[in-house]
Order: sequence, then structure tokens, then C-alpha cells
Amino acid sequence: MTSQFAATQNDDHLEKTLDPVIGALVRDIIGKVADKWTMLILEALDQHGTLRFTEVGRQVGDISQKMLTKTLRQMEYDGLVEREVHPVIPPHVDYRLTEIGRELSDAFCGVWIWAERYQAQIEGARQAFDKRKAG
Amino acid sequence: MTSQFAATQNDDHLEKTLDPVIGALVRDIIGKVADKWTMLILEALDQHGTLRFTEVGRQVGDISQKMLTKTLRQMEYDGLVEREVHPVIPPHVDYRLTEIGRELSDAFCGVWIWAERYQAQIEGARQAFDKRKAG
DNA sequence: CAGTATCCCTTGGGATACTG
DNA sequence: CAGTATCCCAAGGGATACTG
Repeated sequence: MTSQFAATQNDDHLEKTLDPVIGALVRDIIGKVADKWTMLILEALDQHGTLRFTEVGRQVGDISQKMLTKTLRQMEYDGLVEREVHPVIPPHVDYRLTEIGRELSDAFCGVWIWAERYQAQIEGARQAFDKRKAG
Repeated sequence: MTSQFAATQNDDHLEKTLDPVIGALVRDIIGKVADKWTMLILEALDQHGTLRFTEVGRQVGDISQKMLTKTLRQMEYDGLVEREVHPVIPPHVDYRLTEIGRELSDAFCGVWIWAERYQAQIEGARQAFDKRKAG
């Protein structure tokens, strides 16, 4: 804990911080999973079921090979995707969501809908903010 | 578009990428909002209603003043939080969620629940991954 | 095809010090 | 109290080249 906001020890009437209720592992998981590329890949695999490496990249669109590899590895590590290698030449590798990957995709669904629904309002808020600062 | 996975032009039978259906602005919004600190602050303000600058930091726990300021500014810019300055000495600044901030918090709720529910399974997947690579 | 390795620049993010 | 400003290091992330 190196936070500049740690509660003082004798202030025991203070409400607890998020730490105890949320837990370090959950925070770590959120840190890994609340990521743009993860969300995009989750979405792509959720829509298409099974995709090859290159197909995932094509579906996501604007992603470099490096980030695609890295994000897929992390997702595999966390058990969100299954990776199936067909030992043929040229190589053929399939990716698909696991059960918990699908569940996470479902959980993020609400966030996608939120972003879609309020994009105009967010744009408005940004312009209002700029105008406020300028004026 | 600098992706290495762009569909070739004459392959018009290919399924469309996520780009047209998701949209650049929505992707940008997700990029801003799918962030560990944003999620934690959203959660803190959702639980407590209104908090002062320092209180937000204390509730989040392990956040530096720099990231707290920066994240709160971005959230204000996007219209997720309202910032109310009381012109007194010493300064007093209140933060609270806007309507769309609360909606986003709700949308993220499913992700928190997912992380909470599957943390053991994720830990298991990680250990299995390590063992697979080691063995 | 499905990567890995390298280079190199940008951003994230903590620590510390200072200010109205 | 609620910030800004500065320094500095680590991680993100694109481009290119190479490999089984």
C-alpha cells in the first residue's frame, strides 16, 4: 500500500475502503480484463464462435499482430479462450471462448450498449467541457 | 487503418469487421472507460453518493494523487461525474456521478460479479497454463 | 499461417515537491 | 484541501524483419 489516501489508523469510524470488499485478486482480474483489446476480441469470438488467428485480427480490425498475440495469450492464461493447434503445414490455430469467456462477454454486453446509447451525450459533454474551459 | 489484418478489397464475401457495426466513437469511449481506475472510482461514487477529492482516493485505496486527478478529469470530460467547487478556504470540492455515470456503473456491475464469481476458476486456469508450459 | 524478436516512440503511473 | 509540476521508470503498442 503506497497510496497517499490511506485512512489513519485511529479513525475507525471511517467507512471501509473498497479493498476489503473487493479483494486484491478481483482487482487484478479487472485490471487484466477491463481492456480495449480484450473486449474487442471477446466480442469477435462471441459473434463468430471459432476463428483462426488471422481471422480474429481481421474481425477486430485495427489491431497489430503483437497486441493480438499478447492479448490472446493473456486471455488463454486467464481461461477465457481455448487455443487449438492443428499440426498441419501451413499452421492452423483455432480460438474459441470458454464458458467463462462467454459469461464475461455477456457481462460486458451492458457496457457496449451503454456506450452505443450515450455516445451523442458523451460527445456533448466533451464539447461543453471544452467550451467551459475556453469561455 | 494500419492493421495487418485488413481484409483484401476483392474479398467481398468476407464478413464485415467490427468497425462498421461498432463505430470509431464507441471504440474510443470504450478505450477511455474500460479502465481499472475508472471502474474503481465509479464504484466508490456509486456506493457513497457524494465524495470529496481526498475521500474518493481513500475509498479507492491504492491510487496515487496523480491518477486520481487525471481519471476524475477524464470522467468529468466524458460527463460521468459532476465536479462542484465550494469557494472556501481550505478548498472543498465534491464529486458525484451524473445520470450516465450511474448507468455505466450499473453496466459494469455484471463484470464485477463475474470477476467475483470466477476468481477461483481463473486462478485454476492460470496454474493449469503454467503447468502445461512447464511440463 | 502463426507466430517470435527487435527497435523505438508514447503513455501509464508512482514519488516528491510546491501552491492558492 | 485540492490540486500542479517535475522527474523518472515501466508498460503499451506500432513497424519491420525473421522463422518453423
